[in-house]
Amino acid sequence: MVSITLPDTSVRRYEGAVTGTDIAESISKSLAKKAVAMRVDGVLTDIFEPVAKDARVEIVTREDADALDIIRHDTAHLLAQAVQELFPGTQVTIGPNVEDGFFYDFARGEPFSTDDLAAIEKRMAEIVDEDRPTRKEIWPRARAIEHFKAIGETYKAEIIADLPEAEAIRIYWHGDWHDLCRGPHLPSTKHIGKAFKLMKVAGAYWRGDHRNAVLQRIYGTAWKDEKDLKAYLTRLEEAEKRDHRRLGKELDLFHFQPEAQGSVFWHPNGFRIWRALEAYMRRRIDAAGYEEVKTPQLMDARQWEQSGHWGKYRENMFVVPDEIPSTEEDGPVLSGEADLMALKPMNCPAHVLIVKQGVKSYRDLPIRLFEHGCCHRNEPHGALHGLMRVRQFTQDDAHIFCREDQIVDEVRSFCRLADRVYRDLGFEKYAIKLALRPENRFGSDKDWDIAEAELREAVAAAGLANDEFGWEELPGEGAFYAPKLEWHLTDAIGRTWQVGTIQSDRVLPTRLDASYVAEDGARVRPIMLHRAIFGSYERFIGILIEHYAGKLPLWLAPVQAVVTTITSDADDYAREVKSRLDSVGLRAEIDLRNEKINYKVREHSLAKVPVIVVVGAREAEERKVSLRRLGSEKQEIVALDAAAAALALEAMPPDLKRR
RNA sequence: GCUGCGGUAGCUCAGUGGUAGAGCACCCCCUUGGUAAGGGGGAGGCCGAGAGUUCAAUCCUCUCUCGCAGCACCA
Repeated sequence: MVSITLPDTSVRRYEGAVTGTDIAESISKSLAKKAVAMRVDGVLTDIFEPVAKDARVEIVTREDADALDIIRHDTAHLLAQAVQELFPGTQVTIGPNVEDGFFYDFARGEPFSTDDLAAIEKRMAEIVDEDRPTRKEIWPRARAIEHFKAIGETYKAEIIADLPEAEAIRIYWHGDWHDLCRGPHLPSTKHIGKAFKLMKVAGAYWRGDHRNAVLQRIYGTAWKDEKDLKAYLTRLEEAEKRDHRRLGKELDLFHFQPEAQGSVFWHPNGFRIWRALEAYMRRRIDAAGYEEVKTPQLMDARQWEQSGHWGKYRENMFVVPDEIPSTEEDGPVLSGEADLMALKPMNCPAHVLIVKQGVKSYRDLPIRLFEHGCCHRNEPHGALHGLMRVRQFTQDDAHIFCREDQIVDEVRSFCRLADRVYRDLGFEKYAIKLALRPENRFGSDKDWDIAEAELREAVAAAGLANDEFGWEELPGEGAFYAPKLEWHLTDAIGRTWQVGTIQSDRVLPTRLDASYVAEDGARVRPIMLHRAIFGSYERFIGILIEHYAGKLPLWLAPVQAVVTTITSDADDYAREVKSRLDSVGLRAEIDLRNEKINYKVREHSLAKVPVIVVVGAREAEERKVSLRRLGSEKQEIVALDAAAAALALEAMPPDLKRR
């Protein structure tokens, strides 16, 4: 006898071992139909697996959150089946789930084309209709390796050989096709349904290592029903509409061109956003006790050698010979050996050099040096991506040089500052993570122990090391000289962006020989906290554009208001209104073109101008304005003086408004 | 950097082995219209660069370059 306890605590008894399907059927026909898997004593298992001893069993249906993962993984198997049937000789490798879908990597000489994808999708649907049953077998490791080698699946054989000894080798069959898999799987291919779609093909390295062979990766998405699939595809379209590269063009914010690939040409509109942010950040930094500095773009290569960057990042630095070129007909030619200089890829060493000027006392600490530091990194071509990854960027960078006993306080107040800034900019939700020591690093293990512990302690002290803030530790993700606290913002459509950071560093002060005089007269190394809130202006503006889908809040909008006329009779009054708005500090423009008001309203709405100020003969007569807000069809008739005052107040940056 | 796909007017995109087209934008004219496109006309292109195949290349082939997607990288 086997006793099965159901979630409602009722107990059912069976003659012997029962499968989840049996249990579901004994409860109700409709449940059996919807059942895709089960949880046995909390462990997710195949529904067709027999339960031989007393257990708690929960039937998992398509509606269950876990079911989606199973559906997706089954779809990955389905994809592999279809591919191997259509393209014999193609080897399977791995096919895990990813966010919103799955991929499967195949080893095949020829890449898949877009046409192939359509054919594969069609075959997948046919296999679903064939309703191939699933079954599971456990094989001895040696036999499994032997078998996969024999059928030419060398990658699979390699995967099995690398599995931990203790792990059972599970082979899943879907009809005649089989694959190594941890499972669980749906009872048959019919259960997968047809709410799936193949999205794209791409190359990917075997085991993620660029020295290995390139595999053909096919990405797909799968959902529990058509409705969810459609909603997902709509979401993708929405995300594309807010792509900052597209909006940058549409709103005339910036452009890129081959003559300076990876570097931004900021147009007047785009740079207005930058200036508003920069002014805001300066006020925040001033109030938080930082001193702003400016350091050289070029420094001698020896300086970068000493800091450790030369050895590690030379490839990604722009190196410049320190010699006057002799010009020939073909253009500038450099001759002979020259001392090398490099464009700074970061500001840290320069800030240490400032601190090293003169003798610093423990009384001087903490020293907080801030710089809007313009840095260059020669990023790989394939890494460049709009404003998000560029070769020239400006950081809101600062280094806090402090004593051991000041670290926790400094990190805590940084947490507060970052929180303030992110909220001011409209990000209500963010996560904080701690990136721990990487494999390749400088400094002693003891120092790393201390540095990691301090950051952990500071975040805990700030009350942020919890689930609300997505607290998590990421082994191996730290910088080569320090562990990092990372701030990950969640944007309006749920994507996350790593922006802010603070790092506790003992390596650079040592390598660059910084010190201060302690109370007892001894020379002591300061701790160096590297920190940024935006990360880079370029990337942060890109994130803002996408977060707001181009509809920036009034204080950041490049053009805050456009004054426009119904007929040319109101031109003089419109000019007066415009200069009135100018005088209260608004970024206003005027549009006196001989076009219908409908046309002008449409155009400025598309340009995402927050406020359209319409004036006609009536307004001119009464010294009023008609205000129309972006996204609203309502009009508000207000006296000019009142409108100017109200808009000026509304357009104040958040830090000034609250005072 | 790797794999794949692209580059045609300022923008979005059609198109063809016999040196090009649309819509929007731009310029001019008419229109003075109360809140998301009024009408007419005009100008605008070395079809990314170089080489090859061909009587002939924007179109086919190769190389380069830039862009896009993914991978790898990201101090």
